[in-house]
Amino acid sequence: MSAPEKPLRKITSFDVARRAGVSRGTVSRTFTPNASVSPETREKVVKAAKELGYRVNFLARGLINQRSDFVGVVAASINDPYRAMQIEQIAKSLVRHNFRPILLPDSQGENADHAIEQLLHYNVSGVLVISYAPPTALCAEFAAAGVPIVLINKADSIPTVDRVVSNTDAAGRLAAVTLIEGGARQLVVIGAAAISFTARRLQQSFIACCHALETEVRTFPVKFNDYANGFAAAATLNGVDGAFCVNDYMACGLIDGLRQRGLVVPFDIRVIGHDDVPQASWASYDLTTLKRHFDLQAEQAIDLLLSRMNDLEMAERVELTPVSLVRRSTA
Amino acid sequence: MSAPEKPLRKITSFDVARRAGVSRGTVSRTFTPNASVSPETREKVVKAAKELGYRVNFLARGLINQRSDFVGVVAASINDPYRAMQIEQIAKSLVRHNFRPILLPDSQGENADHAIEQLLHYNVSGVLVISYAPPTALCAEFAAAGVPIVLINKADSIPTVDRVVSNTDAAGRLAAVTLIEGGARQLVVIGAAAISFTARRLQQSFIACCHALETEVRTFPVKFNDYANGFAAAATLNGVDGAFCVNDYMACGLIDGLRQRGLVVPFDIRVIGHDDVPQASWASYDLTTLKRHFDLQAEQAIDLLLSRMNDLEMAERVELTPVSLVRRSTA
DNA sequence: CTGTTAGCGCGTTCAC
DNA sequence: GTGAACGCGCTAACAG
Repeated sequence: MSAPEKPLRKITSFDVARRAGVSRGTVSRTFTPNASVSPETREKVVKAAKELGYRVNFLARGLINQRSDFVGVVAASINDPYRAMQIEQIAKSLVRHNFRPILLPDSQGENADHAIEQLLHYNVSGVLVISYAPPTALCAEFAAAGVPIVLINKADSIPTVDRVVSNTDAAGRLAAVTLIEGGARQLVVIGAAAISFTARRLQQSFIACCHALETEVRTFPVKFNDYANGFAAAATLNGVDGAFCVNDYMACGLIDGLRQRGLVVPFDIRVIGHDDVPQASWASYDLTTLKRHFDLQAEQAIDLLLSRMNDLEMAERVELTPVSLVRRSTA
Repeated sequence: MSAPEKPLRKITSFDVARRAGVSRGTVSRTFTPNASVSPETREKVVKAAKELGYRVNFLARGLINQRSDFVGVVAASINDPYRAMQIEQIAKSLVRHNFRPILLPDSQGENADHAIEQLLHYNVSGVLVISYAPPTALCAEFAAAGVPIVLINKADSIPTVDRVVSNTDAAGRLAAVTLIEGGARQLVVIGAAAISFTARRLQQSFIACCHALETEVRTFPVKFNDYANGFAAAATLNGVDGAFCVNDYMACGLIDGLRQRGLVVPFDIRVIGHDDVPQASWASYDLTTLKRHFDLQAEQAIDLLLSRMNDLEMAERVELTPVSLVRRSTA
């Protein structure tokens, strides 16, 4: 009634400038990293801003800079414990670096492509792909737009697309050595090599190491690397005394399946997993496993992102994330 | 060398307009929901846009509309299976509604407040808070900015802040009835009522129902609702034949702990959980539990968001998410 | 239904 | 170090 002006008008840098008795440019510089403002004026501006409740509009900033501080995070089946761990670490690292993770939870396939493409509408600073291998055409599109993509634990090499991969060579070797040292002589590796890059690589290095140590080994292919397939595998597994599961989730299933058959882990058969998810340390499993350092991997991914932002033409890089053995009671 | 003009200039609506032989306004209308363009011109514009590889800049759009299509999602300990399920469903629902979830993974406390406040810099459409109760001052700030907040499974009622909560009354009652029908006479409810709203409410309704059915019941307070505390609880639990754990994670720990003591579930003691996380269906546990419908809850949350966007002054609403009993072998 | 005009809020040249 | 101008890419309101 009394006020003709709108009560909820947005506070802009102009308002702050007026109140602080300076120009808009000065206000802008005060809130821009790499500024150059005299301490006194800066203080005046900050004070005025606080009194008015001013906040920089990052949308406008992104418009100017041709780059926002968003980073796309593409991930499917967050449900899986290790996937959840990955995402949490990645999100935390991004926020720590003052990026904002925009989460794209996608079922595989066409939808994912579409969702990823959407990111170009927001001038994102980059994309982290966890659970899906985008087609090269799409990668090229991002490269053309100057938006770096980092693939996490993915297979194929794509020009100007950096990757960070878990050290599967070391993991496979450690698994084999640990089982053999524990007394196993007839080994098996269980995993869906067909659908998972990590599984495939783990299997390869595990087998290679077994051969080098002159130990018998065979593969047990499954459809998915999950609890159910591990459980089912136990039913038809014979003549082995040491099993390497390419993830803990599946190892838990295997152990439960073996128990149902009356077999005792690790006496009848030793089991080793991969990931070190929380369940691995549960009393019911107490699973010996290869720990993946997701916190470290997240930092590596962001480092790659940052360095490529500085040099778009850089040759593609592959960063290796270390794994470490966690000795528990199953091997 | 040959081209003086920059090769990578961004395609703008102006370029599309020129190529299609129309004005910028027309191009804009073509890509704006609730447009009004003649089919023919629309086709021309779309064609030109496709040829040029044009994409609307959503940052600029957000600048105009005073509102972006981002929605903040605040969540701690994504690690927990049920938290992960929640987040996945929420993110999927948001994307389905054409929002972009920006994920704030935060440790409790001051940091969280700061992180949430950051959202105001992006003109977000709303905020979904899963794992943290923001102070009223902060809520007021968002209300003043016209940004709706929806709290998920949180306690305190705050003016103009909507909430969606799991139907804990039904869950507690179902738990009690199921245990008693199964033959239990000495009940216990295990949970960290002090730190979790859901746990507190479940405990209350469980006890109330026991009283109504004239069955003995007591509480077993723990520090956190996790596996370790469930496991530890088993060691000092005596004289009970039915236990309700406020989440499955803890129920798994309890079962493992009981087994270690040589007790047999469900004969010596019946156990019922809450959430229905994937582990609950594992053979090793086969846990009877109350299923939370996260998919539904996510939709409810977004509905609240949308309706409040239409009417900021609306009285606060509380939406109830149903739970359902999943009968397995532990009760 | 279409073209035109006027901002949205800010960063970054320039002169001074 | 500071202020004035211009432009980032787009949508909304109006005139035709």
